[in-house]
Amino acid sequence: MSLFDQLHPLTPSEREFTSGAHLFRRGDEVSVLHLVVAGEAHLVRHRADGGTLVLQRALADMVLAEASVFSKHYHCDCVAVVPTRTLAVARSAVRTLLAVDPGFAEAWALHLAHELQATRLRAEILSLRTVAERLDAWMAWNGDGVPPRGTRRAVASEIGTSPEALYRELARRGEAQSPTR
Amino acid sequence: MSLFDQLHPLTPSEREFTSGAHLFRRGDEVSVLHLVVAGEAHLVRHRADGGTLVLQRALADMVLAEASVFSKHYHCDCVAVVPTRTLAVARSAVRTLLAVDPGFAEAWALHLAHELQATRLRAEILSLRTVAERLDAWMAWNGDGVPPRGTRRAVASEIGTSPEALYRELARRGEAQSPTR
DNA sequence: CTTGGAACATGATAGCTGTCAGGTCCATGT
DNA sequence: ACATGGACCTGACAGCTATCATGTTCCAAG
Repeated sequence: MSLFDQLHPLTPSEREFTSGAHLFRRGDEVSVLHLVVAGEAHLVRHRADGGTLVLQRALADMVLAEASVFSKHYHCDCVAVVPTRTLAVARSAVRTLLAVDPGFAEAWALHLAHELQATRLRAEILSLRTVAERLDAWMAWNGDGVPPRGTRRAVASEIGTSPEALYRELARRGEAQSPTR
Repeated sequence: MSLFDQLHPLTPSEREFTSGAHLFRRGDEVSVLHLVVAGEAHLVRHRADGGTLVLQRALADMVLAEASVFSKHYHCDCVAVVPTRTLAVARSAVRTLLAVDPGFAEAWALHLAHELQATRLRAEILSLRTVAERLDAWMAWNGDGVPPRGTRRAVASEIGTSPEALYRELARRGEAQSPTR
C-alpha cells in the first residue's frame, strides 16, 4: 500500500498552481504537506549574490519537502516551474497519524528510506566523470538495457548530461556494442 | 536527542572490520543495523561487466543502509574501505522500538528526512557544470566562507571535483574576490 | 632540529562535454 | 495532404576539468 493511498483518508484538497506561482515561501507556517500530482515544483533557496540553489525537483508522484512535516515554518521557497497540481494534506493530520498509527509511521519511514536510497544512487552516478560511466551505472540499476525512446531527454537530465551527449554515447554503442570502454 | 543516543539503550555491540572486510553480503539475512563510529564503509552493487556501483559512502556518525531495516535480506554488499568500527544494534530491537515507541519512530523519520534533504542538495550541487558554481552552492549552504584548510580535499570529493580544481578555484577568488564569475 | 608525510599549490596538456547549428523522423491536429 | 512541434541525431568548436608533474608549506613524530 503506497503512501499516496495511506494519505487519501485524510481528505486532501486539490490545489493548482500556474507556472511561476509559489506553493509557499520561506518563513510561512507549515500547514499542509504537498503531494505533486502533475507538473513540477522546485524547492529553492535564494543566495546572497542573487543566485538560486535548487534543493529538490519534485515531479509527478513525489512528496514535497518531507522534512517540513517536522518543522513549524518553511526554511525555503517552493515554486512551480510549470503548471502544477498537488494534493495538500493537513500537516496536523499527518503528525497525528504518525503518532497514532504505527502502520502509517512504517510506511512513511519506508518511503523516506527508499527515496534516500534512490537519491544516494543518483549522487553517486553524478559523481562519475564521463557520460559512458554514468550511463553504465544507470543501466546497471534500471535493468540493463538502453533507455527507451521517449524517455531519453529525461534520463539525460537525471544523470546530469546534455541530451546531445547521451545521444552520442548511445550511437557509439549501437554501432559496436562490445567495447563499453 | 540524536538517533545515536536513542539507540544506545538497545545495548549495541561494537564491531571492528579490517580494510577490505565485508560487513555483510548480498543475500545475507539482515540481523543488525550498523552505525559507523570510525572509518568508512561502502554499500556496493556488482555489475555484470565486473565493475562496481557505489550506493552509499558511510563515514563516521552515519547509519548504514537504513532501508535494510525493512528488508529480510540484503540487496547489496557492504565493504570497509579503511579499518572501520561500527555499533551494531539488533534489527528486531529497532523494529520493535519503531512499532512501540512513537518518539523513536519520529526521531527515525526525522533522521531520514534530514539525510534525504542533505543528499538531494548534494545531487543538485553535483549536477552543476563548473567548479565555480559548485563551490558557490556549497558555500551558500555551509555558511558562506571558503572551506578551511585541512578539509579542502574532503570538500572537493563532496562536490565531485579533483582537489587541484578546487585549489585553483580558491586561488582565483583569493586574488580578486569581487567577481565570483 | 630533522625528517617524513600529507595537504596545499600551480603549470601544461589531452580529453571530454556543453553549446550552437544544423538536420531527420514521427505523431498529431487541421 | 499539410503544417507543426517535439524528440531524436550529428558535426564543429570553444571551454572546462582530470591528470600528471613538480614543487612548497605545514605539522607532528622522533
